[in-house]
Amino acid sequence: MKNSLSSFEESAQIFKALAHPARLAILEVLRNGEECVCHLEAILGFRQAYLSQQLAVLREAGILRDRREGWNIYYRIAREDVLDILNTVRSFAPQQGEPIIIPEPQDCDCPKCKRKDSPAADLKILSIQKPLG
Amino acid sequence: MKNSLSSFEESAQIFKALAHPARLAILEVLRNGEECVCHLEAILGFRQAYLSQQLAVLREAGILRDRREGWNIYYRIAREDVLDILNTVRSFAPQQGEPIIIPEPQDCDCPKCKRKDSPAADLKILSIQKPLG
DNA sequence: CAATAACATTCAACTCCTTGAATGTTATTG
DNA sequence: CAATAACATTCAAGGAGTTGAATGTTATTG
Repeated sequence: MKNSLSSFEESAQIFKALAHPARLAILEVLRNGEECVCHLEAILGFRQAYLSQQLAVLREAGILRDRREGWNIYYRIAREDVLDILNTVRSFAPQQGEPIIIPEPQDCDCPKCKRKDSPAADLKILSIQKPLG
Repeated sequence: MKNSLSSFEESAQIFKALAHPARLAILEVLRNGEECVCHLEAILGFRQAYLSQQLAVLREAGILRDRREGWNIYYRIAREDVLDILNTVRSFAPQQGEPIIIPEPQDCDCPKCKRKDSPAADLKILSIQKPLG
C-alpha cells in the first residue's frame, strides 16, 4: 500500500492549501459569495500582493475560481463541499462557540461597495459595464 | 479581522496534520476500527519509527486516540467526522473512481491477526490478557 | 530484576512553505 | 498609445515540516 501512496497525494494537496490561517480567513469571507481582491484587502487588512499569493494557492488547488470583470477580479468558492469541511473542522476546536464576525470593509472602492454606499452611483457604473451573463 | 487570525489557527493545525499522504493512508486503514502499530506496519510497509512519528502528529492534533493493551498500543480515529472530510476531499480528485484497497497484512503477529489465522490460539491469548472493559 | 517485545522520542540534514520587496501583467481611460 | 487601476508573479531570506538513524520508554516474561 506504501507503493500506492501517490493516490493520497491529491488529497494531501487540498489539505495543504487549507492549512493556513490567512487562507481560511479568505474562505470565510467568500462564504457568502464572490468578492474582488480589493474587497478582501479592505476586510482582511492584508497587503495586495500577499493576498494574491494566498489566492493563487487556493486557486491552483481548485478550491477557488476567479472571474474578471473590467479592472476587478472576483474570487468565489469553486466547491461548496469545502464549506462543510470548514464547519466540521471548526467544530473540533475546544471553544467553538465564538462566531466568526466579518467586519464591514473600510476603504473599499469596488463596484459592490459603491453600490451599498450610493445606489445611484452604482447604477451609473453598472450601466457602463458589460452584463453579468 | 487580520487581528483575529488566531481563531483560524486551530483549524489550520488540523489541516496541517491531514496534509500528508502517509498520514492519510494511516487514517484509511483505521477507517474500519482500531489497529495496533505493528499491524499498520505490516499493511503500509513503513518503518516502525516512521509510523510512530506520523501517528504522533495525528494524535497531537486530536485526530487519533491510543489505547494500550499489554505490549500493543491500538490507535483509533477519535472523531468520526474526519472520515466525512476524507470522503469529500477525495471526491474532489479528477479520477475519484478508483477504490482504496487495503491489503491483508503479511507478517503481523498482533493478537488481532493471530485470531484470524488460528482462532484457538487467539482464545488462549484472550484468556491471558485482562478484559477490554 | 535482567531480557525482550512493542512503541516512542530525539536529533540533524534536508526539503518545502512563508512572506516582504520588487517587478510584471491586463484592461481601461483619456 | 501613454497613464493608471487592479491584480499577479518572481525572488530570496527565514522558518517550518520531513525523515533516516540512533536511542529511550514501558509493559511483560522468565
